[in-house]
This record gives sequence, structure tokens and C-alpha cells, in this order.
Amino acid sequence: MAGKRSRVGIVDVARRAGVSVGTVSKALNGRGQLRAETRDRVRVAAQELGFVPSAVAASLHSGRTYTVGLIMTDHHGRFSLPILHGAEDALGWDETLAFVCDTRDDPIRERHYVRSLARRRVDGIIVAGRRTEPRPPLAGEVTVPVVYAFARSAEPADCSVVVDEEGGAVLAVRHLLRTGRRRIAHVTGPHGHASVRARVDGTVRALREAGVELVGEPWYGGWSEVWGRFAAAALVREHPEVDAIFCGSDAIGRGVADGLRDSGRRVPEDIALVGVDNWLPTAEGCRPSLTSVDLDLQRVGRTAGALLLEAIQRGRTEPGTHTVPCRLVVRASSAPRQ
Amino acid sequence: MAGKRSRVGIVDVARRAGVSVGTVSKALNGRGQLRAETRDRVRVAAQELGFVPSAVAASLHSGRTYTVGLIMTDHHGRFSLPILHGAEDALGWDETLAFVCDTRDDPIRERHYVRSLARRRVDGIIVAGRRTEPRPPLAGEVTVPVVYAFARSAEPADCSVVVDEEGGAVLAVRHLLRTGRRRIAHVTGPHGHASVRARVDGTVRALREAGVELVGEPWYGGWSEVWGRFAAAALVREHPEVDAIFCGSDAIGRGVADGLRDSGRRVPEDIALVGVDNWLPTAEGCRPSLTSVDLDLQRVGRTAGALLLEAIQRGRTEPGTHTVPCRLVVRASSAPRQ
DNA sequence: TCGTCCTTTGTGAACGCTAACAAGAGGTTC
DNA sequence: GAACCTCTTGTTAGCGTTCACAAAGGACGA
Repeated sequence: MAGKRSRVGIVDVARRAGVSVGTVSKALNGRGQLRAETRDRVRVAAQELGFVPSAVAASLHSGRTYTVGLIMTDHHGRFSLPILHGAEDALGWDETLAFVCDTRDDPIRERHYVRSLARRRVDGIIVAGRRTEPRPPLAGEVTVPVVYAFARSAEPADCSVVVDEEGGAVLAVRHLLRTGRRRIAHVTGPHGHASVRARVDGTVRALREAGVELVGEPWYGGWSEVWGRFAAAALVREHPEVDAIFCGSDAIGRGVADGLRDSGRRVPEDIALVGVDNWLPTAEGCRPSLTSVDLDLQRVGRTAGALLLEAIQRGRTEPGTHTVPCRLVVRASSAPRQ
Repeated sequence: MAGKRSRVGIVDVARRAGVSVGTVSKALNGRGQLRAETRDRVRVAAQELGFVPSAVAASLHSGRTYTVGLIMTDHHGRFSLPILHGAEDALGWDETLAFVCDTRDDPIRERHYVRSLARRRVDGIIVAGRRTEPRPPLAGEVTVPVVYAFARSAEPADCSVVVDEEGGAVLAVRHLLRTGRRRIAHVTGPHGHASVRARVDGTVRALREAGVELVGEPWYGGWSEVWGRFAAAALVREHPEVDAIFCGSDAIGRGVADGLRDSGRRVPEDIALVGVDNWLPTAEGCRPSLTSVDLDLQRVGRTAGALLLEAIQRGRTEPGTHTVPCRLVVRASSAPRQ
């Protein structure tokens, strides 16, 4: 029904309300001093004409676009999506919208997107990394604030928001100790992986605090269920006394649960289990449902969004790494000993 | 290093290259007739100054922003993400970027985002629905082309891109028939669900073509593994002769696999299994790995993006529903009978 | 030597807003 | 009644591009 004319603009509203364009602008943006009656008249005229002010024209004038770029490198999005949601929550307060760019971990694509975002004059950029080593800072001359989420920037002066992975491990192990377990093992992902290291450190620290030793060495492997099944079988053979296993991911945890059942051990009666990710399909599909450390990525995103907004306002990022705590979600796999 | 000055604009480049702004515009956009030497001089000047042209100024003039809105309603993103990726692929050809808006299935949020996108003068909107009934068309006066992806619009004159769910079922059942199975049952999601209906129809049609009857009625339930486990146990009790089960989702399929194992049936030796979604963590974590119908949502997204681009160019969407086929990904759970 | 045409470059008016400033109306104060 | 407020509203110059058109300069034929 829009009519054939190009689009209703502020001058149309002005004409209809019998005022000048400046007055319309003031009335609609609630700025300046205006008689209430005039303001209403303008509002009514705008309403009747279906006037939708152009943010692009406003941006051209103000220099702010109220848009940000959200670069994600995690193709299947298990990690990026909650970050996106959190960021959206924070940005919503400022009526800011996000351009989402999936780089597919390709530096060429990344450069391309950064250029594209710069041309669009985004007010800032959030880089949502994968769980991995610190990532190189954004390539190219970026003149707007950048906040790194989940994977910190290799440059310490950049602003990064990360998960307290070590603290998450501490949470998990303390929980297992509280349920009365003492012979705790750790099955986790690839050796050398940054978050694997952090979790091992947290595990050892929490155990040491309680005067307990880890059963055997950490079992390094992959992130898959297959690895979990395999590790579980080997683990109970090598350390039959084990009564709890902290697993580096829910997938591993689920594999371990299946492997233990195959080996004739009951979860949680004989062996308690805790995973990491709190990824519902896996944690809740597990038999029994899997207690898990939630990385609270949505909060990571929310924090990143809030920091970015702040940085945009002051023109510069608050440098440094901000750490967000994990939460433990308790399910059947770690029920206390009867 | 950008310097304290506001930003380098086209006039700075013009001054440096010793030409007028019009000439710079022509040189950088490759329009009009220019001496090659001039063009190069401008390019060099722009390069040296680190000039990044403002897309917002260009948009103001041209009326096109080369941005689209991508509204997703599927909070956990299992379906939206592949659609987003596909759309990105298509839009990339036009240097178009997408604003991603998660409505969380809340009409208030949806209206809010639509207004926000309108103010930003996006060139078009993609609405990525969840697998469910047709959804009501976008509320509010939308003056740009809209393409609905995955969940079609309830308004048939709108442009929708959907998956051929019935065809996917046909694919699955034909595959099971080809592996020598004849006593095929169907365990699926909630009764009344549109895609559940479509799959039942496809299943019955493919069986009928082969002169075979479905074993029992379809088993309607939920989408979860728990339901799959339960249904498997009941199914083999009621129909011990069953030699294949087509499952309405990978989660159901995985539950069925576990349930069958618990009931002492072997997969695929005794009973073959096919799921839907080809959701890697579930399908590959399954024991044995699960043959699955891939909805090819990335292709849905790509098609939607391409249709939107086309619509933007011609100013109007091509009305009607476009259907994209599914693919079958064969894994261990449907190995032919020895 | 002039007119014509072609090629290359410059000029200035949009695009749709915002905000600084100007201006007009009416009221107080001395 | 002049000077000075205050309260409203109008005017207009940007914001950073693009593009239609004008203009300038050469080449060329008559």
C-alpha cells in the first residue's frame, strides 16, 4: 500500500503538520522545546503518513550508525550462537543491530568482512572466537573499538572476554568431592589445547586443596564420544578403584557414560560423572543425564556487548582480559552416594 | 594511527591527487571515462591516505544499503545457523551484509526488529522459521521484499523456501527397501506437526509404491531421545517382526538405537535405522552411526538469499513456495542385510 | 582560422536527516 | 515605551557520496 511515490520523508510530514522540517525532527526525537500540541500534531501526521525516519541519513549526520559487526569463526555455531544472543541482549539497550559475518576460519574472508564493516561505518566489532589458543588480533587498520569474546586476542592490550575455564574445573571437582568421591580421574580433549590445560590445572588445584590426588594422569584425546567410550573402558581396566570422572566435554562425558555401562559399571552408583558445555541435547540425552559445567557463553556475549558499547561511547576500549565465571548444572550423573 | 582528524574523506583524496571529488568517485568506482593515468593517481592517493569510502553516504544517494535483515525465530539455532550460512553465501555475491535478529519467538520482539530494520533501510528481509506450521506473515507495513525460509508464510502469495520433507521421507524409505527390509515402522514427533504429517505421507507413499504396508500405525510422540527409547521398546514388543524403523529425527533415532540394544536387537543386523536432520553430533555419536536425511538447510538459505537478491533487483518478490530436495547420508545403521 | 566532435575533468544539486542559529511573538521590568 | 526576557518555530548549512551536466582542451576537417 506504500504508494508509487518514492517514500514519505520528513518534508512530507512537515507539510502535513503545517510546520518546518526542523520542528518535525525535534518533535519526533523529543529534543529542544516544543509546545505539546505541536509535538502531538507532528506525531499524528507522521503516524498517518506511515513515516519511518531514515537511520542512514541520521548516521551520516551524527557519525554513529548504531550498528556493530559480529565476526564469528566457529562455523557450526555451537559456541558463537549463545555469544550472539548475549551480545544482542546488551546491544538492544542501545538500539544497536549486529551484522553477522562468518569467516569460516579463513583469514581472507576475515579481511574481506573487516573491510566491508569499515565501509559500513560500524561503531564497533565483536570477534567471537572458538575455544582455542588466543587468536591474532584483527588484521587491517581497524579504527573502531574491538572486543574479543571467548578466544582472547593474542595482544594483551586488546579487550577480551573469556570464560574462567579453570574455575569451571574447580567447580566440577569440588562438586564431586562433596558427593563423597575421592578417586577422581580426568578424561579430556587434545593435549596442548589451551582450555584443556586450564581444566587440568583447575582439577589438580581443587583436588590438592582437598588433599586428594588425581587418579592416574589426565587422559588426553579428542572431543568426541568415541574417545570417551574408549577412554572409559581403558580407565576402569587400569584404575578399577575410580569412583568419579571429570570429563572435558559433554560429548566425552556421554561417551564415558556409555563406555562405563558397557564395562558393567553403574553411573552414578559406582562412578559419578561431570561434563563441560552443558549442551542440552548431549547432557540431557545422556544416560543418566549428565551434570555439566555451563560456560555461560551468553553471559560472555552480554559482557562483550556491554564493554563494546562502553568503548564506543568513550571512543576507546578498556584494555585487558575480563573473565566470566562458569556455573554448574547438576543432573543425575553425579547423584551423591547412597 | 588514524590521526586526530575526523576521517579521511573523498575531498582529502581529491586534494592529494590534484583532481575534483567527482573524478575521485569515478576513478574509484570505475565509472565514466577517465585517463588511465588519472585513475591510477587517484588510486594511489586513496591508498596512501587509507581512504575507506562511506557506504552510508553512498546509500543515502542510491537508496540501496546493500544490507538485509535476517530474522530468526529458532532460539537455539540448530536450524537457523545453516540457513544463515547459506544466505551469507548468496548475499556475498552482492556484497550484501545481514543484520541478524533473534526474535525468540516473541511477536513483540519481532515487531520491534522489523521496525528497526525498516529504519535502517535494509533492502530486504529473510525470515528463518522453525520447523513448524506455516507462520503468520511479517507484522507491520513492510515495504521491502521478504523471503520466508524453512517455515513458509501462511500467506500463499508470499515467497517461501521450504524443504521437501515428504520427499525426504521417500528417500529414507526407498533406501530401507533397497537394503532388503520389508517390515518398516515409523517413529516420529508430535501428532499434528506439519513436518510430521509430511513425513508420514512420504513414508506411506514410498511403501505403497513398493506394494508394502507400514508396520502398525506411525508412533507419534516427541522429538527426544527418551521418546525414541520408549517407543523402541514398545514397538518390538508389539511388532516383533519389524526389520527397519524410519525415525522422525536423529534424536529419536538415537533413542531408538539405544532402546533396541536394551531390548536385545542388533542394529543394523536385525533392524535398520534412518533418522532425519543429519545432525552430526547425534548422528555420528549414535551407536552405530546413524543414516540420516539431510534437510540441506544451507541450500534453503542459499536459495532464499538468491531469491531475495533477485527480488530486490526487480523490486518485487517472485511469489510462491520454492521447494528444495533433501539428501540421504548413509551410515552404518542401515547397512544392507548380509 | 573556425566550427565540430570527442575525451577528460570539474561543478553543483541531490539524498534525508540534524542542530546551530535566527527570528518572531508575547510577557516583564524599569 | 524601550530593553530584555522566554518560549516556540523556521532557516539553513552541513554530513560524504554520486551523477547529470557543463566546460575545457585537443584533434581534425573544411
